[in-house]
Amino acid sequence: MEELNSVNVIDLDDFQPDPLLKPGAFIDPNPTVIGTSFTVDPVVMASPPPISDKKSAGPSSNGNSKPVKSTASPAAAAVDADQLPDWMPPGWTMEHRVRASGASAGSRDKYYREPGTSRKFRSKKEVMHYLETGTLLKRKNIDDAGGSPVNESATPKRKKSEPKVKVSLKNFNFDDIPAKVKWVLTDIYEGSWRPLTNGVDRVPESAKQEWTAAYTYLTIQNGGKAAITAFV
Amino acid sequence: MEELNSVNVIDLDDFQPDPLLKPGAFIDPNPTVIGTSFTVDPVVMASPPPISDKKSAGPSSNGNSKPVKSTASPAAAAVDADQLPDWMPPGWTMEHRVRASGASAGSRDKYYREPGTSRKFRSKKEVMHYLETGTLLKRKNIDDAGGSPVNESATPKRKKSEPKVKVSLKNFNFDDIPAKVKWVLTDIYEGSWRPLTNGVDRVPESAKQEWTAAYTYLTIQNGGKAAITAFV
DNA sequence: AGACCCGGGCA
DNA sequence: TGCCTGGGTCT
Repeated sequence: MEELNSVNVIDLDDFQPDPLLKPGAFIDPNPTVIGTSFTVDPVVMASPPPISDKKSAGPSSNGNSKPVKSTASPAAAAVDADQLPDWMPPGWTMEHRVRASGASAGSRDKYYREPGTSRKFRSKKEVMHYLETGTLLKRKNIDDAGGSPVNESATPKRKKSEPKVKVSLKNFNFDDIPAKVKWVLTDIYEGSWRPLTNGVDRVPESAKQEWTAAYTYLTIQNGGKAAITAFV
Repeated sequence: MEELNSVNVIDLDDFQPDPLLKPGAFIDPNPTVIGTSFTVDPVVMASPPPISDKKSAGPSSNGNSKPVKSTASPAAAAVDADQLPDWMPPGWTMEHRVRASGASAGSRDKYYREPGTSRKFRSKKEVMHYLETGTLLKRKNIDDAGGSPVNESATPKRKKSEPKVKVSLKNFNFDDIPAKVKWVLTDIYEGSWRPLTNGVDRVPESAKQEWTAAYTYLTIQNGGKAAITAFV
């Protein structure tokens, strides 16, 4: 018999907590802004309810009300939160950038930014890979072994189409986390989400990162933000 | 002396101001500059000073003053014409760009733009090479090695289009141009210079590009703007 | 044609 | 290191 528990299926070899997070890059020493919290039960995710187009995230005006970044930037423009693609994790931001020169001037590029770290990605694929593995998808192949003069035409230009979603959250132990995790929007500007357990108001950084990875992973598995709605 | 009114004679409808400039590009409506016309005698270029690969005219421009424009930082700021480096040809524009993301956010980059085509260059070296040869300095030779005549219909690869307008001075007939050419600043946005012959108020686009190339080339030969001053 | 994605180049 | 545009490919 097979355990159809999808949770157990997920197992990842080497989940790196966050090789990219430099020491000192603490989250946000600003305990003031908190809003839009909700509770997430990791177990429940087996059957999420249907998706509903409803926006929460209504920041209660707590004095520090920053309406919108009205910086009418000619070249770059942040996309409104309600227009983000569904696959984007909450808190992430997307911005359009208009090319200012060259033959392709006028065309727009999308850039995705991770909250908190300001890490920038150039494609959905990069974001996905980062969320799933925690590693950046970089570094070109520089294996220049023997000087074989004949270069085969098998140039790995681009794979035909391989929309496989590789998951490597194997390291995450889904049985060893609190039953309920509260995700709190900590950063009003970036919209960073932090997990909080019921009783513990502070979560170790290492665990937090893993939970975050798992959370975003689950979010993706369920088709983006829909997962969040399901857990509310 | 002719009046600035002669500028109006130019058939701007036929003249594509800038096919590359798409809507959305920042434009600085400054209705001041039209004019600034001067006469150039092409014969003068018979004896241009020797070219200097290295920085030719740099003796007096060591002032590396950086007047930091404390604007709202719209990510790109055009540099005033009187602050351009000496080696830049007239009509070209330089702009500062502020990096908006990453660890190096805040640092500035210089970009040089050719009038008319809006081609952008990222270094003085690129500009020089383009002005001298008419070709872009980019692009390695990635010619496909094997000339295997495979069936193209099977794999409908997209043909590489070549929308670029490459003007080479090698084809420029220096004997077949009018004795005098008047260069008029037509585009207040980009600062484009257009050539006008004595009697003809309109110049074919093809010829215009060649002349422009020759003009800028000569300008470079003379070490930048100094040439202009000589011709005025 | 436009979106997506990535290599490469320059600072 | 990060930004930027060229250009291929897919939609």
